[in-house]
Amino acid sequence: MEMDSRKQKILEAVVLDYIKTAEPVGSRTISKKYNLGVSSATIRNEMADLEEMGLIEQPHTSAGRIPSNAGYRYYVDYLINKDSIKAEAREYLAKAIQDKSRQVEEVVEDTLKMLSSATSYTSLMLISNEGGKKQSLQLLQLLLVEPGKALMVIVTEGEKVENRFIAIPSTVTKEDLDLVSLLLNQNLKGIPVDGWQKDMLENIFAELTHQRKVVDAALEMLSSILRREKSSKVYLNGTLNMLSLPEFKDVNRVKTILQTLEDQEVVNTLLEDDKNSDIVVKIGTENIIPEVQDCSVVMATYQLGNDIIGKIGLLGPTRMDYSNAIAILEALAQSLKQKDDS
Amino acid sequence: MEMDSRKQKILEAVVLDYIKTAEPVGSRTISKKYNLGVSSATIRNEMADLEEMGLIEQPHTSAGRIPSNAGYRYYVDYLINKDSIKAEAREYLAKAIQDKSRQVEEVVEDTLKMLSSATSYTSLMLISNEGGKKQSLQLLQLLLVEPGKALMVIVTEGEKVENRFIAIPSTVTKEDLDLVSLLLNQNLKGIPVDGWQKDMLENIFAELTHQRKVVDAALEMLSSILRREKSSKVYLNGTLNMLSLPEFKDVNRVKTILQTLEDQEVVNTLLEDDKNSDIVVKIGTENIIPEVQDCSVVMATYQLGNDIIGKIGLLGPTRMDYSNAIAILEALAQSLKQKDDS
DNA sequence: GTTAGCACTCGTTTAAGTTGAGTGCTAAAA
DNA sequence: TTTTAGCACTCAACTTAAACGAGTGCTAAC
Repeated sequence: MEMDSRKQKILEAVVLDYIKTAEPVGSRTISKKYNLGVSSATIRNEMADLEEMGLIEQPHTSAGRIPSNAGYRYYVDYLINKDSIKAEAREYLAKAIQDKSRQVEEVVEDTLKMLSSATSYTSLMLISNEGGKKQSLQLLQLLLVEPGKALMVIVTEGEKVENRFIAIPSTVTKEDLDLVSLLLNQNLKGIPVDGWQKDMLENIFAELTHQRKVVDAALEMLSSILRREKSSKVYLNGTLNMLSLPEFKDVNRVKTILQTLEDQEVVNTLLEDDKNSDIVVKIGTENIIPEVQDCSVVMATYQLGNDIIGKIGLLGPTRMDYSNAIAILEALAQSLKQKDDS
Repeated sequence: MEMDSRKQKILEAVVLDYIKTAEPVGSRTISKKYNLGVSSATIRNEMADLEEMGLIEQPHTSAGRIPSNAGYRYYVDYLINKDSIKAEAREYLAKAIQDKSRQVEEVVEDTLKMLSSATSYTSLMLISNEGGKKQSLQLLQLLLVEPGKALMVIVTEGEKVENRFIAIPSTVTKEDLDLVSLLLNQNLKGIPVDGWQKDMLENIFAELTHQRKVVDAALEMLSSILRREKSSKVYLNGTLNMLSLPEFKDVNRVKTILQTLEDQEVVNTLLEDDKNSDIVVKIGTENIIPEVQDCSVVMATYQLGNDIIGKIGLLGPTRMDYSNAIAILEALAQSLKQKDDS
């Protein structure tokens, strides 16, 4: 069976109407709302064909049709009407992101908040730290907060900042800490944690025998932090939006999904992807995680600043507004890139 | 009408059974499960009395009784059986909290996670920064990350750490930054942000005319951070637990409550309290926030470390297990206090 | 004061009937 | 050959009615 232009129009009508109403779409509805110039009987015939092709399906005999996963896929691949988002929205996005001084976390939180409020879906963001140099040290400094207590500040190459308090002998002075900081920096800067050589560490200890305790504590934390940095971090926003959608009126279903999303590992897997294209759409069972196989995910790869690369995505029902979701994610990825250029 | 011991026992039975089953409790159920040595007819008579006293009520004529808010209140005030939590649980709590090196945020997150998983309610924590000195500066240090880019590290008296990147002229050296840090520290340490005098600032600017740009940027951020610190911060955990309870099977209700809890201000108000006692229980309409007036909140005042004081609480249905909630919060407050002593 | 007994209430469950949106098929019209 | 009107048929959703049963209040006997 071939796909002709009329079939395409009917499929599009089914998808669009179902996206809007969440109700199965009947032939009469289509003939009335979308004037294709043919009667409902004709549309019925075409719909029977579309069903045979696996693009739409009937929940039960006497109901209208809803798009199948394959139907959505066809729509996304061939029919989608890439409406660009309004200029003002784009500008708003861009502006909110530009503020240089803020830390990654804040930018992320704000971005996600915008995203989920603009789409009313759940927004996900993955900050991945896989590309080599991010796990290494850019700057380390020990600061004396009060006698016996120091603050260790660590900046990674990914420009993430971490802080730890450490207990130190109360005789240790600011100068001692500066010395330790200097030495740790000299020896470890730029070297990934798994590349630390035994002789480097021995070197440090040798030069700082009388600050051994401090160095010891610092090294241990440092390595645990850098090691942890290896795994990507996941951010979420707008999970409650789900509760407004009719497909999630069943509490248990929502609960399952939300619990699933609480697991960083899972979200990680969810946003992982083989393809290299800018925007990726995963529809229903195309998702690997079973719990969200009646959801769809639209995601974009983004670049923030010089080093940070990750995914940002939207999770919604399979009946999600793909056109809008894609447009807004495209604009967002662009804005994030511009932050890089600035 | 007087409250005698038999009425008390019956009230207790109603409360306990309703807490367990979430179903109205009938006279026959009580006579069978809680052997009071009287028949159901007698219990029926007593229940009629309890209803007249406003302690229990009937959802409808042919149903059993459920405790009224006043009934829970009576139970909590006079009948509660303060079972202490198991020693192992207490120990686990204590141990998880002891780790000195961690930052406040992590301790809080972990504590809340324990709390909500132990009770299956939603746990709330308020870190309040009202007591004077917390808004002031303990330590400030500017670190040179790379030419043209500095990291500002700020430790407040409340031992919270904040980081900001700031752009600086690329000619500024590490020594310049040290000098600026030193001066800012000297002049501003320990002084609340609203106590900053004009002449102090002028002083700083005068001494550092050629680093004016850096000082300017630093001061601005510093004051914005300290000002922000003023307001208390709220943490939440286990909100999804709510979805398992039969009283929250209605999605809209859950949504309303969860959205309400997303507002920090609101949670702040919720946990605010006049009384000074260790544990405070607010039942249903005793809460000020209308959206949670069919919930109860049990909360404790805690002290963490030397300076941080706040509230930690559990939010559940009015039918919540007060005995357990109170016990676990008491143990927790104690553990947090011990961390202080250690 | 306590209890057995019984009529009564009222939400819940079950069954049966009704409705209506939507289909597939057929036969006529274009 | 394609399109359309017409019609019988299907089936979830809604409506109504009946049966059920948990629980009560009251009365009269213990």
